Amino acid sequence: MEQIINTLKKHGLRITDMRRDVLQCFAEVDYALNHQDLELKMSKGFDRVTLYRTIKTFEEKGIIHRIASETDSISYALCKDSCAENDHKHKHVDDHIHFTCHKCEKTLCLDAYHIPQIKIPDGFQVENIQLIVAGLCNKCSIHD
Amino acid sequence: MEQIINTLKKHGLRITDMRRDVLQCFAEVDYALNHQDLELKMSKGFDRVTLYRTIKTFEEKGIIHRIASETDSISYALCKDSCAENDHKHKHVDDHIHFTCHKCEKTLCLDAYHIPQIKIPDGFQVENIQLIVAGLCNKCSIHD
DNA sequence: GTTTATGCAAATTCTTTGCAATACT
DNA sequence: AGTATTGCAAAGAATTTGCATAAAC
Repeated sequence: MEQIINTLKKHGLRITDMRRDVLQCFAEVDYALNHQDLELKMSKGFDRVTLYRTIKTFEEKGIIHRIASETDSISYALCKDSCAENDHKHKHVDDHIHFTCHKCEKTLCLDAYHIPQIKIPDGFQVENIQLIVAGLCNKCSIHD
Repeated sequence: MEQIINTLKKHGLRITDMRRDVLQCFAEVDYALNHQDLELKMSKGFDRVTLYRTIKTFEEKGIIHRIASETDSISYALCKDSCAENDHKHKHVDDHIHFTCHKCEKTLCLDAYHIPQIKIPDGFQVENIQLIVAGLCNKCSIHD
């Protein structure tokens, strides 16, 4: 909670219920959440539009980052400190691998597993790399 | 054209205008197309609903594969033969890198560039890997 | 002649915008 | 007090479903 307020302050955002709740949602889980996941986790009575705006703000400030996945459109996860340095024109740098489970449908950040060096054709400029592995996560692969 | 008809036949699909047109669109470009791209490329007068169904069918049959990207939702590209072997329960296997350009916003299949070997934590089962590099493509990086 | 695919209407769901009321600092 | 954020209404897109018609085999 202390943590959450600090995060907001650090990025120059006012402390509001919605923002606290959303950050709380992310703090409670170890996987990425999409818009719908957040709606379901939120205490009911919240406003959908505000949620859209909150997500957008967090993304712009570098508090959360997008994770693309083939299955469920776009989901989000908290950024590590290393990536949230720059308030204006935040450019997210992900160096870890994401894993999407086909069974529980959760997307995890494998923070300890880094994206290897890769080759790209001449003339291409790399700004950002995403590596998404899909399959069965450690929990789901047991019952298989 | 011959090619297109063969593709449809090979997957047990009837030859229709819509299907021919959609495959034609993919054949004409060397980058991935999303739903909206296809709408714009299609000869006008087509039906949006049928396009949804066509994309879905092609995906199920393994004629096209999804490419996730943070920016534009989901796009599609033609599968190589190697990946379209299995009609029922098609499981797409991509071994090449995808590149999304931030300027022209196109997503390319870098067929000649393969995803390197990666490490995953114990207990996770890998079924599929996507590596998406974003930045400036060879054409757009020139004017920069 | 059968079966599959299409086109249309309509229902749902998702996302964005504008603006007045409210809450934060 | 001054500014940022919210909540609501409403508009605009995107996506899905059902069903009768038309096209493919």
